[in-house]
Amino acid sequence: MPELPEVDVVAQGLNQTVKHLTIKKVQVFWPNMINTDQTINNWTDTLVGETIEAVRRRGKYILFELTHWILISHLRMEGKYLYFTQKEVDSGLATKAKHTHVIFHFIDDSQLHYHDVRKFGHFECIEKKAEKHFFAEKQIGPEPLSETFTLENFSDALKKSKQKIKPYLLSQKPVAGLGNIYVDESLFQAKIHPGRLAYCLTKIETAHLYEAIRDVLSRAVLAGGSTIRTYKNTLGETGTFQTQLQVYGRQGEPCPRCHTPIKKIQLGQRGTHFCPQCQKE
DNA sequence: CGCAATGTTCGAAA
DNA sequence: TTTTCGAACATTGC
Repeated sequence: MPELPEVDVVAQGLNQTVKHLTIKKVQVFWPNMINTDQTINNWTDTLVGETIEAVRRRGKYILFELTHWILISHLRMEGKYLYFTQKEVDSGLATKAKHTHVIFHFIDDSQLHYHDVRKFGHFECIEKKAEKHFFAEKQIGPEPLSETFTLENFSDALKKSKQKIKPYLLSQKPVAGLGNIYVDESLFQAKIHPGRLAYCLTKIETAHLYEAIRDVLSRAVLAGGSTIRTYKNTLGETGTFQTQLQVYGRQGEPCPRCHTPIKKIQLGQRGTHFCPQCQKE
């Protein structure tokens, strides 16, 4: 589920749900998903007594701003949060599900459950002053919907890469937050073949791609993200953008622009959807 | 039954 | 040395 628009919706939802709550206890059922620099005991001890001051997003990462630390959460492929009020907990609704791997208990006896079928998600606690360094080290690019993402720096980044444009965009280096769905959609909107080499894009193509990324992502955020598979009771999974997808998952269907059948290929080990007519190699 | 699945990281290869 | 590529992580569903 989660690329930038979906993570944004989840972070916003959490910000409205768990802000100002103080952590009483943390249970970890799958220690592998906690960063390995800390022991689990250290990690949970760090969190107990901390109050969530705000929740926000950077790229596809969720940042819980605590009293003294920042808790960073990445949902990877299928991570989800479920919040249970004290009443729901009391009525037995908050029992640990098969794929619940972390439970945050708050002092008002409400709970936040982290659920992840594939156990790919990841948690890490960092010092507040280390936030910038954390993202710089991972080479996470600028936020596509903020003024830090300019055509100039995007163009400079593309010039430096000999990778194909799609894998390069997925690397998060030129811009943060794009995943498989929104990369395919952005490249379609910009009429650029996903296998084109990044440094070979013309100035005008780069500008089209820049605009397409911003347009696709902002429209997806407005639509509440895409819900590709249907799960119930999941914070932030009410998105409707899947109905606006032009090429993703539409292989064989006519291109919305020229009616040529949409093609699906493997590119950089990912399913890749495009229109062979509109997006020439 | 085999393969693909919305992401990132690590080590190997170029 | 630096950048790019491919496997791995764990599980489910088509």
